[in-house]
Amino acid sequence: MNIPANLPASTAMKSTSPKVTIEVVARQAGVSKGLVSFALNNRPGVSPETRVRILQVAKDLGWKPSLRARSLSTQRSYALGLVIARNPDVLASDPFFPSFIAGVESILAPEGRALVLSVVPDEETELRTYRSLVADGRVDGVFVTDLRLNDARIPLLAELGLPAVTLGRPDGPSPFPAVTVDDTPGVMASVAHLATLGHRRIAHVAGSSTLLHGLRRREAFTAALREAGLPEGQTVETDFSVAAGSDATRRLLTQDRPPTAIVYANDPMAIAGLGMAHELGVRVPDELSITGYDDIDFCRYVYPPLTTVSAAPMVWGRSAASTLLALMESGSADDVDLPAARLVVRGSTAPPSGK
Amino acid sequence: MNIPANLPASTAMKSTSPKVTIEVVARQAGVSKGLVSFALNNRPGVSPETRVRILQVAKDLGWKPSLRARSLSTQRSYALGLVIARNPDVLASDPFFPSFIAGVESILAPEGRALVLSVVPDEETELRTYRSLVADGRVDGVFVTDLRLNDARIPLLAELGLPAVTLGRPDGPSPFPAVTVDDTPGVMASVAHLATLGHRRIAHVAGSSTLLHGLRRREAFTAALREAGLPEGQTVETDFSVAAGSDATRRLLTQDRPPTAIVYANDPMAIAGLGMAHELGVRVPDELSITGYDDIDFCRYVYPPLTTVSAAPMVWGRSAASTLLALMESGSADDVDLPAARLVVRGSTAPPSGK
DNA sequence: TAGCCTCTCTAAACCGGTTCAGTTTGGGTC
DNA sequence: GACCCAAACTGAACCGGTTTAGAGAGGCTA
Repeated sequence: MNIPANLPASTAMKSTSPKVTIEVVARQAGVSKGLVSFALNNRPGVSPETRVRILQVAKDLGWKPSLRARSLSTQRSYALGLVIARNPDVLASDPFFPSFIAGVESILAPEGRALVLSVVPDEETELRTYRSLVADGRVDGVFVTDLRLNDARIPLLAELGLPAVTLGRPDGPSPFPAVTVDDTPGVMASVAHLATLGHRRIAHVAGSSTLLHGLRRREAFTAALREAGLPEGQTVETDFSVAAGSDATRRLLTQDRPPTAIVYANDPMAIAGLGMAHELGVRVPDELSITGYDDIDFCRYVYPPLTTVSAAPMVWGRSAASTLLALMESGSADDVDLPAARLVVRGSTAPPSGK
Repeated sequence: MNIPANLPASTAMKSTSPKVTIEVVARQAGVSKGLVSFALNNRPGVSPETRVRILQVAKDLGWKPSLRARSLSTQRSYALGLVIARNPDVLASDPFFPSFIAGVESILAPEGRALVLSVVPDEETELRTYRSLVADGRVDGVFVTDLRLNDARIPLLAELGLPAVTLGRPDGPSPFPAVTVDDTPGVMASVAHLATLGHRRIAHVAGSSTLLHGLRRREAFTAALREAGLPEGQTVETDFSVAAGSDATRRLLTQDRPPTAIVYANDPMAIAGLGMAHELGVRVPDELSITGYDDIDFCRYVYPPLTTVSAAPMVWGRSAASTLLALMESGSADDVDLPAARLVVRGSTAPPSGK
């Protein structure tokens, strides 16, 4: 009843790949662990020849330092975090994040950094999530998106000592670098475009004004009207969702003197508005002009194609990632101002009808 | 020129929060590190009273075991991975992932697990990414989405020994549990619905047939036509993108005898198709009926609202996450078949016009 | 030739947990 | 009272890196 006595043989077979650690490399190169570590992280104190020899041995053995071990001793995780607190509906219809993340990844991957993503239902959970990301040491830094008025995350992250980059400039003081795309010119251009076409009753379907970009776009809208010498326009505040965009549009169009043009704070709402106009028998662009914001893929393919403001979330992602890495590297990083989004004129805008 | 001699005092002030490790807890509770570890992971070999005392001390001291240290000794990361290889355009217009991820998170977060996300541009990078996630020990398991014909990821993950869950059943053998939503009934129902309305020339704008769900929907379409006793229908293969959906629609509608109904393999393409129909002056649903697949938020708000098949990516995410956790826990998990997606009839389908 | 400095390198501690071999304690059996 | 055994617990090794104090060797100065 002998258990195979030759078991060791099979074990021996595996001896081609016993885990190769820094210890093995050191022994093989005839030096100490510490020196291998020095050579790897090219720090001074290793003679050139020895350094070359160590690196060669490491390469020959196919050694990759263990991220886990390194994490424990350096107290860093080599990962960055993104916490998204959004109503699932809004999140789903807004292509901002997929593109933004693709941009972020394009920078992180070559650096061997990973992205830890959290999608949470509300702000309270959001703050808890940041705390636990830090407590667990899951990430070395985070992206702060969807800035809010008087954002509680700024002081929290400052308190936690977690490096961060904000997308856009917060309204209050912030110790973190901001990577910003100015919303104003795009909205201004939209309004100016409509004014030039001859519109005088222009309404705005705004996003949530607790969100800074919602607020900024709204302010830009108001300012643009003033600048164009037009009367104050109607503004309906929403939560940026498709459903809200649709409702707001119905509300605007079923009034006595409906607007001849509507400026939407994002594309999904504009597309929903387009649908609602159709439903109400209001022809676009003949009886109603519509502009969106973001230039999501759909814009080109709805009918009529949507005049909108072209943002570049992927570029934003790249820039934010670079900035965050720089911040962690050197302890400080400059604000970055990306080129403002530009108006793209398509078929959904035209001069107002005679009336 | 004395440097403040009372510096130690300020140090003393900080003594309220010197990092509390398992060592500190052990000393405070008057036991060894090992025993604290046992108590924490409630394993046998600790007397009830001692266990309670240890846990109490841990709580009083606010001790949270270090994820990093634990990772090093257990060789696990307590994180799961999701690698998405998609053309950025397709990714951006498809709300599947945001919803799916929200579902996944709702399971992972309470378990203290994190999600590591990678978005990569192509399949080659995708495979490399899986390898490096494993090499770095970033994740303990992964989700495999967008299954392809003869998917190279299955053997790779098997070889790497990384636990995985596939979304849908692969075409070849797979050692991994599959969480599946059957595409067939939804497509069948769409076709049956159109046939019942009286349509006889029904076309299909299919997704990429290298993607299993693209292929399955296409097969279901063909089978459904046969079952309804209708002649073979036209099928145009695309890459699931909005642009391709638009092109395919133009191709179909500008023929001599265009179809009276089009079944799209996903909603974004259907919405693009709707736009193209408008552009070509083809009235929907009077002259052309349209169905989509997924029931994304937009469907309800375009005009006419889109008849589509309602999938539930959030539920899928929850189920996939649970299955993956179970697999890692117990070493095996059963396949899960989620309720098939159901047809939702809205305004984009109607009996064909007289002609 | 002693003294000193610099450069290269080693040994050991450290990060903070888990795990396992082995010791102590107490109760039960004969 | 001797023996055995299980339960409770300890101490040390271990995971695989980084970091630091200090040892040795060699060159330069006086």
